[in-house]
Amino acid sequence: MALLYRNLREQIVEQLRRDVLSGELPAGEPLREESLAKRFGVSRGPIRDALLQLSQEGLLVTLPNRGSKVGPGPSTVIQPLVVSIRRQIEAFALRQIFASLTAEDLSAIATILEAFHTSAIKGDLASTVEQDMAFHRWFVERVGDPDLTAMWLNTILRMRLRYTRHASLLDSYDEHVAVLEALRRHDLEAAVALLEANIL
Amino acid sequence: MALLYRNLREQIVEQLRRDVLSGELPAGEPLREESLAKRFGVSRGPIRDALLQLSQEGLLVTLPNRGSKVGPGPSTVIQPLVVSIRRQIEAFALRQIFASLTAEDLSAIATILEAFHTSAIKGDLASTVEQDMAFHRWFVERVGDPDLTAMWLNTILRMRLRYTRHASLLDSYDEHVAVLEALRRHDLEAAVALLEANIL
DNA sequence: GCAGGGCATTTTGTTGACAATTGACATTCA
DNA sequence: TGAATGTCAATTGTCAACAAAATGCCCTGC
Repeated sequence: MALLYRNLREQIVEQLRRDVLSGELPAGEPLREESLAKRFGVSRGPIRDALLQLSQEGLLVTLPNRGSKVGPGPSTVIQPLVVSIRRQIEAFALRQIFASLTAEDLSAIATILEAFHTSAIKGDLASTVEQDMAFHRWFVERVGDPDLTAMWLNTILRMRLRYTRHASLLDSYDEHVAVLEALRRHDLEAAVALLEANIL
Repeated sequence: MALLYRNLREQIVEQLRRDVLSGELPAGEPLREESLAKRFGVSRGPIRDALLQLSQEGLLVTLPNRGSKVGPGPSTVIQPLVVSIRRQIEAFALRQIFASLTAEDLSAIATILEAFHTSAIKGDLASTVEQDMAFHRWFVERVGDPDLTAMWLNTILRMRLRYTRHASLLDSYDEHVAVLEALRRHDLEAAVALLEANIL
């Protein structure tokens, strides 16, 4: 490998994050530096960096001298807290940016939702999860505060996205479209309520 | 150097965290790998790991190929959000553990507060900050959920502790003692209220 | 005097080798 | 037999050298 854009650590982090969030790497799966190094075609240095970062993000658990493995996800006792915090962050972000939302912003959201729709129709879970995250991330990043983005990421990665609650991926899609429609109506409170209802 | 206990990265992280939180390293101060390596008597490897971790924690900002520097602290716009989240986490932790609090637990808290008192009397700001964190951290860690602890740390490090609001370090000490006293009275709601009032 | 381009220095990014630690298995001795 | 200990293989932790990128300086040309 060793490809496209920024430094190796970031590329590896993004790839492994996808693998964990999509479930391709199941909980408990051990991640060894040497084999990852071979898989990505790089040395162990960047791999170590990536594993450290993912551990801090809560996706992996690392024991000193004993390596990393995919974490089990959040315990049920803190789950309600995590949901509440995530709602708070995204609602805050939406209220923060609402007044300055432009037509270009709305079509940027629509573009994400189109990709969402395509993935959902194909039944591609991994891609759908990614678009779901992209949708929510858009609002947070639109605020433009790196600390806010970091806290959001730290929260959402710990809770993992759960898709069992939807009979179909398209149900999830509809929930997101409803948020966009509320924004088009300039109805902040409805948009906040719909956004919060989508987080669970 | 090359000190006492666990692996080098952790030791370096803890030392640098103290330096940043105590203000010894002011915002904007650049941190170069080579000079830190010389200061700690290790190679650049563990230093890089520590800088990466501290950047993720929000204490440093790192630009690709351009190094790390001490971050500016949270922007004023997200400050209320961060405070709210921290209150929520600590109140959650306190409610979670309240029923199972033992006499040993209470004396453990008292021990922390003694050290707090000593530092406050001496006017040692760095040490007082550390005891303040240790007090709050105790409740969170007592829950025993690593994810909760991680989220708390991620929150508190982004907000930094502000001591300008107290005329004296001892005022802060008194606020903490009040929490302990409420716990001794088995008054959960009062303890939660006092704890939340201390977070600002 | 100053704008532009290239060189040198400084700093980070990456690598491969070596050291330390762990856990499992084998061996010994009561 | 079984507990204690020694050894070994696998894995992570650390290091020092090299490569690449960015910044600042100097030099040139106008």
